[in-house]
Amino acid sequence: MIAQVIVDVAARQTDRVFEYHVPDGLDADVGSRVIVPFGRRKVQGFIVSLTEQSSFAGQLKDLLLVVDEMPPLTEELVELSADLAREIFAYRISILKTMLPGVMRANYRKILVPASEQAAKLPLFQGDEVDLANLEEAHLIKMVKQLISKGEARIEYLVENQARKKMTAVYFPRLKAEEYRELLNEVRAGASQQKKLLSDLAENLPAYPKSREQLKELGISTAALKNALEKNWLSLKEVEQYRRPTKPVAPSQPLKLNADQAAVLDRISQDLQAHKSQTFLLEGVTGSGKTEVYLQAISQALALGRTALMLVPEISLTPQMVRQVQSRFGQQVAVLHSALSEGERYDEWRRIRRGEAQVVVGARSAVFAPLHNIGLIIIDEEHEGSYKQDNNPRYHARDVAIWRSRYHGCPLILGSATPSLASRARAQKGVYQLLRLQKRAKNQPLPRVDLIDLKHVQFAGSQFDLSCPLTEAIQDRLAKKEQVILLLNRRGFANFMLCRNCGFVLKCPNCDLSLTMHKDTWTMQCHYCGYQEAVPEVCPNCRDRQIRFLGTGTQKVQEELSELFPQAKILRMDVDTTRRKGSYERILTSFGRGEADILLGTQMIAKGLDFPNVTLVGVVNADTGLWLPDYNASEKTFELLTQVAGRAGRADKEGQVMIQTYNPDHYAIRLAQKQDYELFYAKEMQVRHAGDYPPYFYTVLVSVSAKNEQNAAREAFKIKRQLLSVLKAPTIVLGPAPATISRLKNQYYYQILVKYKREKHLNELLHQIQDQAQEVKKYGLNVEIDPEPERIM
DNA sequence: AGCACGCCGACT
DNA sequence: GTCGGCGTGCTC
Repeated sequence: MIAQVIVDVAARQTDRVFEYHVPDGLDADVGSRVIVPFGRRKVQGFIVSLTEQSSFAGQLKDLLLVVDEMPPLTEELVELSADLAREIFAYRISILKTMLPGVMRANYRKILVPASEQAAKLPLFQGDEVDLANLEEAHLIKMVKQLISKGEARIEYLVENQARKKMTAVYFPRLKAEEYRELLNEVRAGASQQKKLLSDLAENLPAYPKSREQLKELGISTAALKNALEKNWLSLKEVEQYRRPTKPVAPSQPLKLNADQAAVLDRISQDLQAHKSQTFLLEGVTGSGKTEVYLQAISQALALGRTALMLVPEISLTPQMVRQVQSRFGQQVAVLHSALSEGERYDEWRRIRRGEAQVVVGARSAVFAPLHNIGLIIIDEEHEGSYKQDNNPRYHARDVAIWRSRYHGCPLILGSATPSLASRARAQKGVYQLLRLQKRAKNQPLPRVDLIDLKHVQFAGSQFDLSCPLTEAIQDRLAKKEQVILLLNRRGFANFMLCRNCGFVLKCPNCDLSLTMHKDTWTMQCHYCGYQEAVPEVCPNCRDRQIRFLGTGTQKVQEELSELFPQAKILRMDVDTTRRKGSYERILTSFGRGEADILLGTQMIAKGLDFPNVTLVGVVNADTGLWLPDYNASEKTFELLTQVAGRAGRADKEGQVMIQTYNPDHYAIRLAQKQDYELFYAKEMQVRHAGDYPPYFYTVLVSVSAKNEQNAAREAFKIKRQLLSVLKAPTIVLGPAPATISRLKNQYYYQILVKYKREKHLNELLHQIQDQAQEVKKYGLNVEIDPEPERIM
């Protein structure tokens, strides 16, 4: 038997199978994680197929070890990895590694071992093993080299498995319930602990085996247990114990659906029953009851003996959310997200792999959960940018979900109040099936949304951050002991030019996108086409001198708030205050308990939070994201404002939303005020059409980086020429232009954007460029290819 | 990637 | 003469 193995060496030349002979007695299968000899060393690898006939001319080496008792990868995942690698220009091994929990990544070590008894007596070998990676002293390095060349020592290559199982001691019963009952009569009267133990055994025998902790909770001491072991009432065994990230929760019953919800569920149910792979776009305003539809659809999948996968953005994977799913499906649920420890993640993952969990809730990478027989996939808040991984391998969870939906013949639900334009457009074309939930489930009215035009308003504090109307409204809520959420839109921290007098924003004449100020060169630059001009001193529109380069921070606003409301308690939530594990949750619970009056934060407070006492939501600066040099700036702004507006007045109290903006007439802001997604969609599609942007065009971003700016630029131009030699209209090749952060960690970035409708040879051409990238890497040039980038900055 | 081989200049 | 710098090529 011959195994075809993808080895753990991420490089162009090794991005293919290597064949190994499977020695007798080794239980190797497709998907197995194995250790193989590779050149002089040993590496980890994954078997992607088994054959009888080798295509390799040389002598095959033997597999050394099969690491896990059960292959970690299913055949489906092995197949998926091949397709995905091709699509997103990633090495297959990188994809296989991202499919698995982090602890399955191998740890490589090189140690020196003596080759003779003589050598073993050297002082060098007397302490711990000699790890060659930690060898620093020059004389020791020299000595080691001599030993090796004289044949007195050799290097041993180790591949270590980091996966650890947690073992725990549990007590098994050795007798029958009646026998324990009889024993209960025999023990002497004073032996209270023994009595407790025996009566528990007699009455709750099916609940056994029990752990030491469980028995201690019953008031049975270690001494009493020792005694029970000696008397052969119990036996002790070490068994594996799962590290569970969540506590059991009280079960919940399905809610009664309204007519809209029932119709949607019914439509999904049809394809679920029919084993049909169909993508649904479920468009439903905040509070329309999407979650209940998800839960009941999952129930149906389970009833058919199938499994379900539900993805949510990391940020909304709050304990409340997880609890909701768990209260419906209990122990069948496995949870996968970044707040888990490595051990917890490994154990949750193994529960899935072993078929012990049938429902998976998780963030982006959970899309690779090793479920069998998937009956339903759900992506909630499908418009969220976090579903696309922004470093290698740059996969989009939605694309992976579509692939898996085809593989399993199951429905995929994309749910959102503000679907991404790409998804909404596909629904328009009939690629996805559009389903709508237009009413709020409990028939609450949408909150009132007011726009505050910052061009014609008095500011309350010393800074130009908080207007009088907003501060008055805050004052009012503070007096009523109600709570306030303030959102500071940090997206778009890049400095753009804004006129305080007329609201004018300096834009690129070719691209209709805002220019970004570069302090180093004192120029305004376009990051799409490379256009640049000098930083203006007066507003090019109205000649006013009151021009500003925007960018504000939560700290600054917090200071201003405490200045205006010295008596108010303010909680700040941003990357700085949530860096530590669990702090996100801590801040939210504290606010939920009413320990603060105002919650001030960035994007992260806009999602999925539900605080009944919040009656005012203020947006400090709606515009910052609007003039970002990205074609989807309006879409992201609309999304954010609509989501945040949904945070006000979710219970019985009426809510109000105040949005401060310099651009009250901009369609993204106006339509967010009206909460009119459909109109926004129509308008934005026109804009995208006029600008040849997605979803009318597909995009690929090729970025080149180097320590030396000229080298990066030169290579970028070379790649552009190469692209132009093959690609023809209507394909558009823009750039190279310096990236928004043109220098990052001393690397200069240049990027080329390819916009295309249909290009048969593009994939092949990009693979060629990727191959060349490996060659030019030695000159310090890095080339990266990002299909359908989320951000082009 | 990482390891060896091989070629060249620099030194005890 | 040998040590160590980096370019080149290979890994089943």
